[in-house]
Amino acid sequence: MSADIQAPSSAAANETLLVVDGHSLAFRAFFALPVDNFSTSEGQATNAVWGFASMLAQVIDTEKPDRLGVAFDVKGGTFRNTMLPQYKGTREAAPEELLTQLPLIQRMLEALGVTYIEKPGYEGDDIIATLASMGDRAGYHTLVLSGDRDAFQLVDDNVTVLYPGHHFKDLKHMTPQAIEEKYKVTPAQYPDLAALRGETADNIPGVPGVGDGFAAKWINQYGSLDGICEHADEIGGKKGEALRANIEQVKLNRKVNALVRDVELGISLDDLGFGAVDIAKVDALFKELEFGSRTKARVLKTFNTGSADGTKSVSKTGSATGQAAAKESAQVEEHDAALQLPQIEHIETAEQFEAWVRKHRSQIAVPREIAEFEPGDYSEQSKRSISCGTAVNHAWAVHAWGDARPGRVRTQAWAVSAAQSAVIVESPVDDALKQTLADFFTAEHGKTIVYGYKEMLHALGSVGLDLPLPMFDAKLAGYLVQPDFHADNLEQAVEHFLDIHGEDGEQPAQGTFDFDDEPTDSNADEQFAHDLAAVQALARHFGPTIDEREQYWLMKAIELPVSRVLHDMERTGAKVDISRLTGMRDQFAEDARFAQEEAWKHAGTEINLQSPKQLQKVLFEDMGLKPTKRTKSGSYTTNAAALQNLYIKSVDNERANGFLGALLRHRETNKLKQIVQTLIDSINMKDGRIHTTYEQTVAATGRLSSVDPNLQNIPNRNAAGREIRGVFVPGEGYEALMSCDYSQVELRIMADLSGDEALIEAFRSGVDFHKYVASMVYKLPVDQITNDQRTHVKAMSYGLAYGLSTYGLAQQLKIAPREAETLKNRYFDTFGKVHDYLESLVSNARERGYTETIFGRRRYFPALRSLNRVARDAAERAALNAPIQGSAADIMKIAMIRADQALREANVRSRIILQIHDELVVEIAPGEGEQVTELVKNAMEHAVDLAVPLDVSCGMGADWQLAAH
DNA sequence: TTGTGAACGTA
DNA sequence: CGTACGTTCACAAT
Repeated sequence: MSADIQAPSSAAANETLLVVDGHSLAFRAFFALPVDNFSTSEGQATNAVWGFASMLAQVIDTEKPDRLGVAFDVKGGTFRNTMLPQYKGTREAAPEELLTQLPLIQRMLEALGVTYIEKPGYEGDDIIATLASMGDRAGYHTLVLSGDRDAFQLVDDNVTVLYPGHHFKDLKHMTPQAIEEKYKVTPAQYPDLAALRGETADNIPGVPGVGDGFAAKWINQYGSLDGICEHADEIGGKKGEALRANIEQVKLNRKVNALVRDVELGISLDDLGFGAVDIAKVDALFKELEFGSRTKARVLKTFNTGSADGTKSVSKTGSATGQAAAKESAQVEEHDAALQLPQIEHIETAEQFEAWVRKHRSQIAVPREIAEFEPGDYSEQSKRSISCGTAVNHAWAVHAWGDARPGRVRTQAWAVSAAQSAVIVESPVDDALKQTLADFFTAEHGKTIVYGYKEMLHALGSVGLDLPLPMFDAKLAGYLVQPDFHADNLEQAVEHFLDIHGEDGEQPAQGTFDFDDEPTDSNADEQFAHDLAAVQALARHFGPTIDEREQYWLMKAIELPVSRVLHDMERTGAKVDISRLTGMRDQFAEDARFAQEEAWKHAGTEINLQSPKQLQKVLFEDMGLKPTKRTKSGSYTTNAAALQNLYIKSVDNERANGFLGALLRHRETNKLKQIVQTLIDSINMKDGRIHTTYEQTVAATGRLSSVDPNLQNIPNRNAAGREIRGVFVPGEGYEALMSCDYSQVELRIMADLSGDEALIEAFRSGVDFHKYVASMVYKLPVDQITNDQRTHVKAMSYGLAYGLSTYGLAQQLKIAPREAETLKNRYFDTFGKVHDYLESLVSNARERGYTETIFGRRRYFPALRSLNRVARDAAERAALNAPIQGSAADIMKIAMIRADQALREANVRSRIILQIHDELVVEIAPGEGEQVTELVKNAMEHAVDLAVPLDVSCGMGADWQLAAH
């Protein structure tokens, strides 16, 4: 094989050598691409790696070089530092996020078979200069890809520098003509010019006040820097003076910016061929970097074939291996770019289904560690020990198509799939098949993967089937792995996590099939196959990550069981008193209309009170009121707080005062009217109940959210709004509603996690918590604490977990910032460990890249290392809050599972119907009140064992408002 | 018709 | 210049 190789060093006419300045390209990529969009789920920045790969691939595709080498700087100084100690001082201070990417770039190059060169004591530039000289001598046309202008001195008829422009992707071809045009000097003179001007990027000062223009003028006048130095005395003016003052610096600059062209590299150009691509290494690295298959395919295409089909030398170099590699990459590309679709069969009978199962069941595995798991085991050991292992690769996939909205559920079809074959069952089915399926789900649920267990339960439930806890839910897994990302449907999840994109812009709807359409069109089978393959591929994708992070317990013991509880709550819904609701709607509407009339009367025009823009005009232009705050887009805010301030200040201005009062009343009543109307619109007329949908994979902290309608934001803070809670009533066959809520969970979590003895004592004392804390902060007996002191301390306590600033605290309490500062200091003096704990949360997050709840739920914060202060500060507050809010969410989820289980085991009819973050609402069947209160309270109080007791207060009443306590 | 910002409800 | 959500409306862009 080697006998065929032509030594190109002797006869390289028309061949191209590409030399890359590795550091410079990495820098360019890093600053050109937003680091936030290019980070792995573990917080490793990848923007420079991605940019490097895509840039290099682009250049290779365009220029089709025959030889390629990449030069890097080596850590530690060079001869230049000895001469000029501050040399590249700014570069040395490169962001951590970039420095960590350099080894990754080198690994990538290695995997792609690209030679990279480092030489201690020299810079990449010197290596480049040397390679360019070697190329020149061997008759190559040399391209130097570099964002460092020092490289311009290398340019001649055979050497072109590719210099990135403003946009990372546009490269300027710096030929001798281009340099002369831009700088008015020859490439050989360029270092003289640079020495005079200086180079901020390298921390090199030039002559103050002298830029490219003056430097070029002098060079052209005196021929060179030496000439300028000789005639320095003749140059007049301020700039001449500056030159003389800095002449030693300039001479030094010139020594430093001269590139060394004869570094002993120990390699020849023959070593710079395109080597063999190591597919396994590329796979491993790109997986680690979470690059999608599209990126991989793009890069592999270039490195396997790009040069091979465009050039002579490489196609000659081992044609056998080259083609094999190209072929393999094509396979990789094809394999990854599309899912492995199972064969689809439609079945109608129990016998067909049983036959299919018999044929495929040998492919299904269940690993030992899953078999050992006891649901409901919350011990530390259980948390760590269970894993899904490789079972995700050998599981049944179950999926359904239809509308999973509670109260409107309809199922069109569902399917069971093994790796390569799936059976589709269309609704309706006969009893025998239904029974067979029910038996199958009962027996096989632990070997089943799904995408969205809750939705699956709705789908199967609508045809009378159940699926007990599956082994794995790919939707929940995606949420655990990357809680900040939310895919609206399966298709988007596939695109995001697997980087597989739909073909021909075909975007079939997921989850919410339109049932009015034909039940099955010609594409349906393909769609079924695609979705099933997607579920399996996603599960395979997430399994190892979930295990590595020891999060399988979270899925199996918390998220999946909670999905079941939520499904039941959604299906049950909450009964509302419709006539009371419409009565309230009419009343609020009338109040709003009245307020509107009055506002119009004062304003003199019938403006739209709901238009902030029109309000701004009336308030701040027509009435000439003084605006207080601005919105983030710069206009003057008209929010309630601002209007309230204006209202107070405008007592002398009757017109403005009247208008503001009416406007505030309109705001409030109209808002309430709207809330009530939304509730009315969402009543299911079949049962007179409202069926919200709980989103289990939306809130990044681990909380639930509620949509369609949102029942987690029903007013509770003032009396008028709270009335709305009164419309939620027990349904037929039930006699009361009970509400149980946690008192100060988040503070209790902080007490436990910080281990602060004072705060723990405050909770154990049993007296009014905020009063007790105030007495500790102000060092006064409890009975001497004023209402103000209690309020201030309470606000401080709650603000803690949000990263509240003294400014914000002052604003909220309407006290002076200095006073807030004092309060904060006294508070932290009293609860020192809380302070330390909160700081440790942020610093740990910065180090590890993520925060963790007490049950191991993670949230990643790449922005903690952001260079943008606003973004970084925001990330710090979120990182402070996430483990606290998240742990509270975990605790409530466990409480829900326990409460639900307790109610079942007690065989009562009472049932949980609502969850509002720290509150559960239970519909109470006749005679069960006392028992159920005890069961639910107990479940909530003992969800987890903390250093402080969990306090739960419960109340019961004829409606939700009356159940308050 | 679709997307965005302001506002405001909850924990 | 306090975290986490969802919904509504106006308004601009399409």
